Formats: sequence, structure tokens, C-alpha cells
Amino acid sequence: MKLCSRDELNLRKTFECGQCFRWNPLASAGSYIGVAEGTVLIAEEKGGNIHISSPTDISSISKNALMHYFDLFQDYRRIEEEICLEADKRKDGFVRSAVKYCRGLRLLHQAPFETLISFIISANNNIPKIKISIEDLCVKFGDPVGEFSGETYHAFPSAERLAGRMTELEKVRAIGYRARAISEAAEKIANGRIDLAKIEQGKSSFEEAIKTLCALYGVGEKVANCVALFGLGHSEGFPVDTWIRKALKEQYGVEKKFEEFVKQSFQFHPGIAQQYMFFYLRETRKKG
DNA sequence: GGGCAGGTCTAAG
DNA sequence: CTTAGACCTGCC
Repeated sequence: MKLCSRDELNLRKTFECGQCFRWNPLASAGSYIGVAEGTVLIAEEKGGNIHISSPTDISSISKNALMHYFDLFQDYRRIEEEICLEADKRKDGFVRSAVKYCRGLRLLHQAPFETLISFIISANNNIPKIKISIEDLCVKFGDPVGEFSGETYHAFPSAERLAGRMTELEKVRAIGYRARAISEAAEKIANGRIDLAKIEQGKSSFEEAIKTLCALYGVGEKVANCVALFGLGHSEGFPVDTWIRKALKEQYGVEKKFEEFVKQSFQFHPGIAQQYMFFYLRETRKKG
């Protein structure tokens, strides 16, 4: 189905900016395949538009759901302007450059549990290895949801599926010591000790969401901010990782109390601004 | 083969 | 409250 104009959504930037780990490029240029909303989906550009299809039955999935998943109900032109206006006030050319570079990048609304586990895995790790672990996790614990080009695709496993499976979790490729954090999080969610739905945007404050997430073993400030932003819809999320930390130091001379500075300086769409900076940094400074 | 990777935990001042 | 070390493991 036709989703939107290609001006509104850039697939490469959206899928490769580091917010998600399960969308991969297909052989046909510019197309991506991934599992989202419980289905195998293919995203491609056709005649100036973005189309979504599926090798399986896609009838259960509404255009509305996809619009929400790709954050298409938001006006990114206006968001970009507001970020730039704020940046201009402090003569911040760096953010303006990042915004310009990232046009078409959208923040996805990803499944809360998948986001939580994915970013627990991301700690002290690198992207290729994160993807290996998540893929292996899905193959070993997730339901098969479709095939394409001779390959089977799997859904992200539920908390119930992962709870109490420590021994098997330890065998997931490249997982290492993170198995314990995944196991504990899955158990707390499966038995209702923690309810991710209750800390989504609109149902709890951002601060409450961060506090709840940080109570989980293996979840610190950075991971909590990623989960709040990418999985729970909290636009205030502003993950401070090694790249952003370096930028805050180089661009603004900030070396500590990042949270304070960020709250003061990025009042408009902090999460989107952060993702723009992150992707801009990574793309322009690959390997030094 | 040592070092690094979208950090977090723990122990100690 | 701040800070140093350890930490699974695939890849360079």
C-alpha cells in the first residue's frame, strides 16, 4: 500500500540511524525488509512514494497503524523549524547542520518490550553485534511470521517467552553477561511486577517512566532514555551516549551535568534533536 | 592479539 | 555524589 511521499520519509536514514535493529536492506536498491507490528514488512520507494507490502497477508495491519509506526501524523517540517529556531537563538550551527542532513529521518514508534530488550543488549556493545544478538534471540524464541527469498522471519519474543529461560538466553550469540539483565526484565514484566503500558507517553510522566525503567538491572540512564523515546513515545527522551557526550563537549564545552544542560538547551522535541545529532555525527565521522 | 563498542554495576573515597 | 575497573564477545 502507498504510505506517503518519499519527501516525508527517508528509509535509509530512518532505518539506519541507530533507533532500530531489525530492518535490513534488500538487494533491490533502496528497499528494506523487517519485522514490525507482528508482520514481515517490505518498505520501498516507487514513483516518488513510499510503499509498504508484505510477503504474507498484510490485511490485518491498517494503514493507520503504519502511519503511527512511522510517526507520519507529526509534521516534521514544523518540528525541524522549531529545533532550528531554538538552535539559532544560541548561534548553534551544529544542530542546524544536523537537522538539514537528517531530513526524512523519522522516529519510529516501536514495541515497548522489544525496545527495552534491544537497548539492554546495546550497552557496551556495537551495532553489528547488537543485530546479531537480537536476530538470534528472535530465531530461538520468537514465532515465525513469514518467509521471503527462502528465509524465515521471526517476531520478537514476548516477555512470557523469555521469562525463566536464563540457560538458553546465555546461549544467544554474543549476548554474554547481558543474559541476566534480559532474563530479569522479562520475568518482572511477565509476572506483572512492571507494566510497560503504564509508563507510556500520556499514561505517566517522563520522569516516572525513567525511574521505573532504571529500577531494572542492566538499565541505566542512557538505555532508559532510549526505551522511553523509541518505545514509549516520550519525546523528552534524550539518550546521552559516547557520541552525544563528545558532541556536547566539543560544541558546547559541557563535560558534566549533561542532563541539566540538555533540559535547558533542547526544549523543543529533544528526542528528535538528539537523534538528528547522533546520526549526523555517525555519518560524518565514521572511523575518526 | 590488544582494544574497542549507542553503558551499567559495584566498590570505595 | 563522584570515579575507577570489570565486563561477554565479534571484529579490526
